[in-house]
Amino acid sequence: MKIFDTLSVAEKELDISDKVRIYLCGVTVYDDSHIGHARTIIVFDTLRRFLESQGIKVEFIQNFTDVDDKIINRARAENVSTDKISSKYIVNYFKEFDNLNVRHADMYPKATEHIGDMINLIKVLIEKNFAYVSTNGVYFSVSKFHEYGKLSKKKTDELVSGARVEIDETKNDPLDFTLWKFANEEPKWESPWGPGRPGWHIECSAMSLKYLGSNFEIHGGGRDLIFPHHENEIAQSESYSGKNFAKIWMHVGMVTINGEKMSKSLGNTKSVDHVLKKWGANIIRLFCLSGHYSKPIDYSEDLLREAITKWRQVENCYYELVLSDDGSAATEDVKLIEETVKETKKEFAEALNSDFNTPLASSAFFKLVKTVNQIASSEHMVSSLSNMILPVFDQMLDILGLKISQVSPEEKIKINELINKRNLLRSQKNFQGADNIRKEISNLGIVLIDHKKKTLWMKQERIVAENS
RNA sequence: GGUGAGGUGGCAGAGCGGCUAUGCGUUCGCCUGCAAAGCGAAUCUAUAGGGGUUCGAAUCCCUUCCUCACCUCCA
Repeated sequence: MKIFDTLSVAEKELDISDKVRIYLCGVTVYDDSHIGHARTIIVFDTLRRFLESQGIKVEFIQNFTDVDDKIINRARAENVSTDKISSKYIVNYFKEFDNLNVRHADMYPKATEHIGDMINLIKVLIEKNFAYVSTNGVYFSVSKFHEYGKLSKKKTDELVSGARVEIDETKNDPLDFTLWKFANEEPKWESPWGPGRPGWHIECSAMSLKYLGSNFEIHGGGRDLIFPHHENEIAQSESYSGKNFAKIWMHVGMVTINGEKMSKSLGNTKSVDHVLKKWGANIIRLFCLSGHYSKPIDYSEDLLREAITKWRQVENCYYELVLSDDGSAATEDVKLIEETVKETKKEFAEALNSDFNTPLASSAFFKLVKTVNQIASSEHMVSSLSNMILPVFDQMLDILGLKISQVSPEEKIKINELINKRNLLRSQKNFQGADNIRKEISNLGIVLIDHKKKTLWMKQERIVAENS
């Protein structure tokens, strides 16, 4: 599989000789997550699902930043402990992302549980003369790391002249960044240099080095983390280990709204909670995967509505497959299906293997859906065909992280009873009665499909936004 | 100002030297008792502008214009 690497500015072959180790920069738990966070996490969740579907072992780690000025500010504003804030938003995180059908990472390390690792790392950096102690804290000396800027393609002298760098008298160089910040108020930890708390960047270096080693396969995050966060991580980690850090740097594009980046500071966010209630996980996932991961994607209700239309086709397809009658198929249909299944599988995998092209992969998937619906519409769908399709269909659905609404066995019995009753009324030309039953069934979330020879049903996911 | 990514039909979105995906939308039709869902057909004669290179360019080169992101915390 090839993935575009931000560092080398080229597609790079993913090393799958052993397991694929992935470190994803997670969220800072000080507020609700929004769909921008969701996109990045969904992309990596889908990547992980795809790799595993290919029989590749994946070790996937995603951190929580649970010590940070934003958390502290929030805690002060609400007059509670920082711990209370971070644990609240971690609980929320899992609630929301479980609902988004995001599989759990192998580990969710927290910054506060790795203070010792960070201190050790900083110690080595000081010993190696890459860091120094000042009156405010411990700083990384950017000028000592000669490759600084290699990820973000920034020149250090240009960075200095860029006026936005904070002037701080206690630093040797304006570009130097904090490894350890002295503090006398909570949250604080003891360190060889004095009580305080870690800087943001050192967290991810410490945790990724600890769990994935000094040279792992993929380090990911949103594009906005390239500078300074990932640049600084590289400086710290490579100065510490003397080795190259991540083999591939994979960055996910921003979610925009009206063409503008969605962010807390601009106040134009759509929270995961909100979009989940309104659109549901399947629509959100389809939306997030509808564009190439590296490009920005614009949040719009029209596009989400389009995703609903597609999702309805998938549901239709699924129930046509699952409820097909026994029977043997015409040889031409068998041939067509054999061919389509083979092609779809190939196209799907090829698209994802080529820099994780999810829009291309999903178009392959929708071609399969279309073919199934074509055959179903000509009343040729039988179990011998659907049995050929279902395994592939299910697998692709699973890779995309989509889930079809199911019905219980009891509901199934009830649905079939009602259908039989309705068909009897129809044969008696009691259409009023038949329509009443149809209404009753639709209240169960079931839509009827009248074919020539039989009546099929499908469970439709309830999507709040659809009727508004 | 610097750096990076882009500008493809009404919209979304692939393709990245020759065969112009795919989906949504719109219109009409089929199916139906009527619907719904689905299917079919039609429609849109798309590659930001201008130069080149080439037998041939959306795809390569030059140039102009425009958009976004990063350069401060940010997924």
